[in-house]
Amino acid sequence: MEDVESWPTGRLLSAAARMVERRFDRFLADLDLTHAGMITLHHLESGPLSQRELARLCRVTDQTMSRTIERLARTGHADRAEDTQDRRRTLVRISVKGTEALVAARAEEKRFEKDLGYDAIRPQLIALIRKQL
Amino acid sequence: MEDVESWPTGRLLSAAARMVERRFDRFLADLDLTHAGMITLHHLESGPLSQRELARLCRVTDQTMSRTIERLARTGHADRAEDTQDRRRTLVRISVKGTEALVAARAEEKRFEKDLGYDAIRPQLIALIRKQL
DNA sequence: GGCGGATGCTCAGCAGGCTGAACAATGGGC
DNA sequence: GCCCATTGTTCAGCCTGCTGAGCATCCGCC
Repeated sequence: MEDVESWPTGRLLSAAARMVERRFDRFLADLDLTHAGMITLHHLESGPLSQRELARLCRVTDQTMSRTIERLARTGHADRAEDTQDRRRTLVRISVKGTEALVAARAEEKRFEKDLGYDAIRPQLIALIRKQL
Repeated sequence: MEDVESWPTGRLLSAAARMVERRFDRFLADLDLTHAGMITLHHLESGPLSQRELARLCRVTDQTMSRTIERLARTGHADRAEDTQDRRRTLVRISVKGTEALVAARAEEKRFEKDLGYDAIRPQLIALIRKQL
């Protein structure tokens, strides 16, 4: 009925990503969290980081990260502190609420991956990302 | 250096999709076209369609499609016509400029896929999309 | 003929990508 | 010590997702 077969690979990728993300967001909404926020919290787990460092790790621009953090701060999942060494810099820290949400989200993510069983794609996706277009 | 290996599959998918899309957008910008626009034009090739039908085929909401078409009309890649049968409906048609852009974009897409050679992912992506979460 | 639900589209508002530009703080070189 | 390039963040603006609401048209049924 729909010629998914004939879609170019780029479109298949976006469609699949959007589908999975949309599905997962339904759960995250209960935690007052978004996909982008969850990824950011993940990187904050092992200690405070500057926004730039976070952006690099999450693979988004500084500007996008700025807004994501603004949202995390608003919802109380993280907070910002001035870096006393370098006053240009902001240190972002995960909060208790943030840690709890992250744990819950990760558990759900595990269940989700198990249910879907799409592990077979992983190696190819990793290889693709490593190509660093 | 970056533990891509440990990312959950959902994140791998989004990251890969964004990477490919960003790369392809660099080319599309020269055609005054976007990824969403190109997909829409693709479905218009075989004849005019209503916005709702287009949205279904492109797998986006009616609202998103409304804006995409607005943009395509603004750039002259498509135009809207009233459906005389049903005045609620708008018939969207691809223009000559649209057809030309589509042909060019598709050619580039082919080259791109060849260069990257990520065909191996296709079957799994198709299977995933078919699951219709 | 007229009412009410279904259908097709748009508006408003939020989130998250991106680019380009502005702005403050830092720090190296003269 | 001062100037200027670099660095870290933010603002503005655009595009594309989404949801929730609103509005016009259509159509079936009484």
